[in-house]
Amino acid sequence: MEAIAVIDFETTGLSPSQGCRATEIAAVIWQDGRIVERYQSLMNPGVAIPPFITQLTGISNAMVRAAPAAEHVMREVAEFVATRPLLAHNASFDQKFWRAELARIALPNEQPFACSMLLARRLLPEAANHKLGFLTQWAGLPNTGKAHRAMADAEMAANLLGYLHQLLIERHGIQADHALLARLARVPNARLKDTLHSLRTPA
DNA sequence: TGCCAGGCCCTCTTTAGGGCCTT
Repeated sequence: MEAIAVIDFETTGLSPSQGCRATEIAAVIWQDGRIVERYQSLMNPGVAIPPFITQLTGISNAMVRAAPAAEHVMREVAEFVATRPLLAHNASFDQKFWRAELARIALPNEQPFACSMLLARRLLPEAANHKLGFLTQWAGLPNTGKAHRAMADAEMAANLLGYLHQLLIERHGIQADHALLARLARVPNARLKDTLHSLRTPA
């Protein structure tokens, strides 16, 4: 399977359309079932971080004031990710910020995304919820550090990707690449069983 | 003026509403 870049943003809020900016990003390269490379950096967003966000993430205005500018960090992480396809937990959120932050510096931002949350909802319907931290504990995956910091969350999402990838192999006989993971995440639940059966890799 | 995300999914649905997830 080709390498996948798993990313996680910490931000000043929920949406770039509301003026929110990224404050931290982590990207890990997942290949052959394990993390093989890591990138992480705080960034100076140029806007204030609301107190609620500092309480949630531990990232303060003082911390990002001392960090490189968002533009610099986004250039670095784009170079790190290169042409690899991306995955995030609730990718609609990270994709918005990925596109908005790269658009600000006129870099290509249309990389394909897959979403571990949508995949988990389909493949792990028995889980009580599909929050990243809960699924990590529920599946017995490693504790990667403080939740709501970019590297810990990116590593959790990569570990969950590995768990789901292995589950597809063992339970459904499917060797999935990024494109197939992205496709499966969008199959209506009513058609999921038939789709999984049709994708079974011949023995 | 008042308000302010948005994509996905389920259902008491489709001429809609509300919960889940991310910060």
